[in-house]
Amino acid sequence: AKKGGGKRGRREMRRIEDATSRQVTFSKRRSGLLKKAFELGVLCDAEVALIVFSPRGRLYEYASAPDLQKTIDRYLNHTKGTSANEKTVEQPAAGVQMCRSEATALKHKIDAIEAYQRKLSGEGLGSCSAHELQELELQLEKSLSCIRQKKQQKMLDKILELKEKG
Amino acid sequence: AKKGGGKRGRREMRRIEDATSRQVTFSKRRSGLLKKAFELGVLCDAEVALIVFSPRGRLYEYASAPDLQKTIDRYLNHTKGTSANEKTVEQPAAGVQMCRSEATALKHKIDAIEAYQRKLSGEGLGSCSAHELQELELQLEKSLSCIRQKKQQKMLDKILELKEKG
DNA sequence: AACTATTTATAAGA
DNA sequence: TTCTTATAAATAGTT
Repeated sequence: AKKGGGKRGRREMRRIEDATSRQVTFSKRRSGLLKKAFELGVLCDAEVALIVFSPRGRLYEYASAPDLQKTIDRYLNHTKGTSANEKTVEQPAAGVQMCRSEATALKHKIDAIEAYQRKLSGEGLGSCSAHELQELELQLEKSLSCIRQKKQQKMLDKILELKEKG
Repeated sequence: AKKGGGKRGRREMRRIEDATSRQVTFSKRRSGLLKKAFELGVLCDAEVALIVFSPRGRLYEYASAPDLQKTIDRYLNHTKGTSANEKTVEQPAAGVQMCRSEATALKHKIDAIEAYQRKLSGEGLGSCSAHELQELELQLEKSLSCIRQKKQQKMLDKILELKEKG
């Protein structure tokens, strides 16, 4: 995996000492890993779940299933049967877990909606394909048309109102 | 000099239909993903956990921590504390209640976001004041401007790319 | 499993 | 953080 060569693109496989460099590498590799996880799920129809905690304790997660909790549950069920040292399965917490799973799903839904809203607001377009940009443009033109029509109607209403008065 | 100008190294980002090919790709990419996860953990001193189920239900896992369960626990504790992050040993009933109110709050948030998004899409404008309509129009004009700029940039990029090739 | 042509990821630098 | 570029890695299709 490593040979001598250029100065770039090679890195000793041990903890990066420089904090700034470590942070930058973390950010880049984290997004790379997320992408790879996504691709494995799509291409191979696999269920993938990924949890990453940064050194400073920040959480990043990905799940090909609608809910990471679902994959965790599947994992726990799977290991429950095969593991020699069975963990105590927390039955009392089942209700909390189900509820938490719902909350997680809702959060993901919010993330998705907000991402689209940013695009409708002209931000975060970097990840858009040409086709997506085209779709957005059409949608926005339609929206503008509706709004202008509504404005015009409001104005007409006001004019009529004034005419009646005087 | 080039030998054989095949179309290697490129793949449509959707489920691979051929079962053999899908299996091979799964095996290759799974090990690639595992390696990346390992490297992120080592280089950046991060805590990484990865769960993969093959289409046939076989489990593959990786954890930088000594125990995947540890990372799952940390994940559960972390997501739990989004609205209240006290270290109280929670009682099941209280936990469910807290979780429910969180879910309710999230649903309300979703309602609000979706209402605004409908307006941005030119729907549900009946309740808008003249001033609100004006704000929406300005926002949409700004969005359109951003998107057209992005489109133009994409086209220029493509032209440059074609020039380099031909 | 091993072999390469290509595509991706990414380390530095700006 | 984002962009650019040189280089290392990953990997799709073959053998």
